[in-house]
Amino acid sequence: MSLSKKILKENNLRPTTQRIAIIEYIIKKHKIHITATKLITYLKDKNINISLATIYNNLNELAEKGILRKFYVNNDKMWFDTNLQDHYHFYDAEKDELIDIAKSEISFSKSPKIPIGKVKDSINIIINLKNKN
Amino acid sequence: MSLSKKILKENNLRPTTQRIAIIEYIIKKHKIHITATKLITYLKDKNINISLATIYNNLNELAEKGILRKFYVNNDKMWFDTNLQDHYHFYDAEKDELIDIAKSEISFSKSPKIPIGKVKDSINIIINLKNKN
DNA sequence: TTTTAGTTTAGAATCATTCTAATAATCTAA
DNA sequence: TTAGATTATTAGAATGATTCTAAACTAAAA
Repeated sequence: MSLSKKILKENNLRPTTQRIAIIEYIIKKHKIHITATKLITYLKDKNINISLATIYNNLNELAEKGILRKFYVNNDKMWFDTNLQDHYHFYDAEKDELIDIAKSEISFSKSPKIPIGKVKDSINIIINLKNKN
Repeated sequence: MSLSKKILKENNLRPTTQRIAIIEYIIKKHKIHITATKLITYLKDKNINISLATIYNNLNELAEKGILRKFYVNNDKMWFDTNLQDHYHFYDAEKDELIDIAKSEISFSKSPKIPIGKVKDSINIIINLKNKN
């Protein structure tokens, strides 16, 4: 059984053509930062028939299963990350690309007090980049 | 001349009824975190006639003039902040509300290396909150 | 005033995402 | 195997935030 099928089986997801193609993309291309649009463009180029709805269904499902992590950068779209460890991002607006910042690259010497009755859910750090000159 | 008119004049913006209403809202209500939808709802309640397009035009314009700061929280919408100082935010998803974190509340003891050819444009830190239980 | 330049507006357009409900594929139990 | 049950996929419609368009309006300047 292929690795893709194995991953799907382990997660109780039926190994459909579309799902296998998505998993292969994630594994083989070592794509760290995925967008629904980037993914469908790639698959269509490879002549794999898939609808946008299926892309979203599956990326969301993989995120729920903990295989991908879903997050947002500024406003424009939903990103999925294969890097599951706690980490942060640079965003290169010019290229519409993300670059990982390992958790160990940022340390806090002072953290803000959490409002009463609440707890921290997640921390989002995005360092927006622009061209030097 | 009213303060609102003065602010508009200083920024080369004609003092229209709609602009004055927006500025008054910002000043009088001490509203720190503004959303187009929150703003239009408030104004309509006060029987001030204004279209969504005008709200967006003006909030964007005020952001360009440096009177407001525009930013995004997760995906869902554009926020405008009257706090112009460098700072960060808590986001309370349950209430759809932001809470300021002064810059001095967070200190870094280690910062990541910026990719070659790029410079930092802005840093976005959002601490998502959930209810304690 | 009359002209010019800047504003507002309704509604259409856009874009990412989700929903719907019909069709298709996979799985399970006998 | 195969029928029936369950889960997936799909096209296209719906949604929601934002921007665009082009016409009507208002303020400022001459």
